[in-house]
Amino acid sequence: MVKIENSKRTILNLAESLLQDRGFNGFSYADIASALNVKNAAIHYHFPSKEALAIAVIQRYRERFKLWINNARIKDLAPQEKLNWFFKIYEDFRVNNGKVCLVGALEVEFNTIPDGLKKEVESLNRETLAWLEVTLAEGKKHGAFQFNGTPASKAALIYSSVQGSLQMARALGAKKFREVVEQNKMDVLAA
Amino acid sequence: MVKIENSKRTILNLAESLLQDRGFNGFSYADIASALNVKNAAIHYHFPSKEALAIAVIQRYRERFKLWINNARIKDLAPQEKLNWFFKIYEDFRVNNGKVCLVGALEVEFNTIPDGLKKEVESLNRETLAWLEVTLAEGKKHGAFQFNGTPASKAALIYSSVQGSLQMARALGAKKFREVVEQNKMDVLAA
DNA sequence: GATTTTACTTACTAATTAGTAAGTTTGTCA
DNA sequence: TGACAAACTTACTAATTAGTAAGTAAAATC
Repeated sequence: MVKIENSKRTILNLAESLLQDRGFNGFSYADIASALNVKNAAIHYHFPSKEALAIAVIQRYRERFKLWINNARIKDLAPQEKLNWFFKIYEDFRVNNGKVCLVGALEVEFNTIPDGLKKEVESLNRETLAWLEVTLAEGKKHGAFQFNGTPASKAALIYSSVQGSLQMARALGAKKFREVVEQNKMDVLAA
Repeated sequence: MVKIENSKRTILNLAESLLQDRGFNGFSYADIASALNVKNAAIHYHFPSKEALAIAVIQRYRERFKLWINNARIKDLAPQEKLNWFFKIYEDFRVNNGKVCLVGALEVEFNTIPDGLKKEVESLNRETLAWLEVTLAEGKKHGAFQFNGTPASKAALIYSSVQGSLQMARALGAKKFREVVEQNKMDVLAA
């Protein structure tokens, strides 16, 4: 028994990283197994199917996001700082070897992924959007933000541009991502 | 000799559609062959490798875009109408069975695609961005558009949000895409 | 100290993948 | 009429894929 310490978590970490790096169709059990120096079947022992593995990754991410936004360290922040924290999540993805948002990656492959996974992606997308919407509404109410349109559609614009620019940064460099973040701030911050 | 009329073009059409639908790793030669009722090898006869096929798809798309923007029907349009035409391209993708932008799709899979294809994606991305930038600058100069920041960063925001929202529409429906387009217009059109 | 459980390995399968080589049929052109 | 090229098919290969079944060694539990 060779045993990786905390195999399940290690596998989830690797799978999350691979999903953000190469997409669902871009990695295999062999990638994970070889990285952990175990055999393919060892991964199947912990996660019977690729669908189950990817679902577990998204569920863990959803839990994490939920914990973050309900934690006082973020909950009690001013709207502008909340937004900064949000952008920082993706800035960290970018710095971390050009990773992309899980939601965007899986939506590109949406027509090829299992149904259970689709539902998880949809949930994560809705939850992220909901938080952004509330944050924008709050900031507008308090005079920190200024924008036309509903908080919902502004949230959709911001989130989709972050997803898109993370992808764009793959071909055009990290600068493009940061440009989009700065433009978003400019477009929403009250003068 | 069964022969498809204009095989090369028919294959390119199908490959483009499959790329937008399922991504580079999400389709195979068998998908194209079976749709055209020919054997796999027939596709290899026209395009020796998957890389060559995908490159040809992007190159054709680039040519098409170049023709459009240099055509008087679009070149002579007012900036607002140019922007509407631009959004319309992607609205048509969306209507056409939830297709996604080629650039976004291939950038999600960027770390898994051949180098020659990466270069094509980068070129298409740059060319699209360049046209948008010029259009935004022109509109701002003529007073049709109003926005903070450079035309370049505003172009990056708009393009990445279109890409992102096209993907988002997969999980959340076409409404999300249209919401983002409308928000973009609101954020750029002079009151 | 014996038994059971956990975390694997070994050894597979069946399907799918991109790609190739050698033929075959049809149309074109000298 | 004969040569040749275009557009295929047949028949492969070698690699990779997700997934399974049966066995094994170590650790935990009784």
